[in-house]
Amino acid sequence: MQKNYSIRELADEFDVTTRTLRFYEEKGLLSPARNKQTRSYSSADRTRLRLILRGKRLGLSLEESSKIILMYDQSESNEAQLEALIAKIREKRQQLIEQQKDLELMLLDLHDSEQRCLSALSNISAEKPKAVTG
Amino acid sequence: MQKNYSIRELADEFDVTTRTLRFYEEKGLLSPARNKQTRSYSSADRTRLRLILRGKRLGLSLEESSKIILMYDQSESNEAQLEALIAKIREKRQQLIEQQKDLELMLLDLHDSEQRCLSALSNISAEKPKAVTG
DNA sequence: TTAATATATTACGTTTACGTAAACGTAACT
DNA sequence: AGTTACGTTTACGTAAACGTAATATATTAA
Repeated sequence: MQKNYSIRELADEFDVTTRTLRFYEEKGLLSPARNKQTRSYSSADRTRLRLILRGKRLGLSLEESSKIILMYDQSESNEAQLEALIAKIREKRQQLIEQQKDLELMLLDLHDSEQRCLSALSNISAEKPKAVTG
Repeated sequence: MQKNYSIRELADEFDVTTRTLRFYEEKGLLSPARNKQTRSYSSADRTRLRLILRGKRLGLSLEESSKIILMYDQSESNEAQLEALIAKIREKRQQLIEQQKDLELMLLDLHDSEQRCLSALSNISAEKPKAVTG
């Protein structure tokens, strides 16, 4: 038996607003079941939300995340569809690998900045020594 | 002697519109020199643009990129400022490292999807063999 | 039973990051 | 002088991703 989540439970868990969850539904990214009127999110919905938010953190638009999630799901396809899907997957992977490089470059830049700050700091403390050990 | 770039040269090189460059200037992200009225971009401006666009690819807002670029520049600061700056740098690095993890997770997911597609494909070709070697 | 709490729908507002169009200046051809 | 090409400013438009009421309904606590 799978647990179900209220809109608030899910919103609190992922630190988004209920408006956000309704918006994602409106855009077709989520489609929770309903109890009478109230939304009831399955753990599958929860997983999709996690993927959406991960995509967001990586700078993907909701539409892009939506497409990627469709890639995860779609297994019931014919040969041509599957091959197109594989091509899309590989293209997306290439983009992500490019992004990895960007990320590493930015980390390197930040490292340089930090080092410059640290050496600037040590220069300052060399000029105005406040405490000297020994 | 440093080379200078017209707005169009820079736009073409980085595949953005001139509107984008003017917009970045309006937001204080770039501040090219002027020849009479015309903008003239130095290689420092060019570098800044590269950083801005890299930030964009990583999902940073222009404001965030702006702050990070300020981190790169600022060496003329007092002790307190430098320490605050180092703290910011380390915080940003943590965020980037989290992002690296997200990226790797998404790559793993894509790999899984690809494998499922491939095995679905091989099932299809097992059902309908078109050509058999040997 | 009344009041508070949670959820729902509807709809207009807001921010970011530009797009697009108008109207004009300037320099170089022809 | 006319046109072409590139640049400028000003200003309204737009898509994405929600925020923020306002209003209605329904369940729950006192």
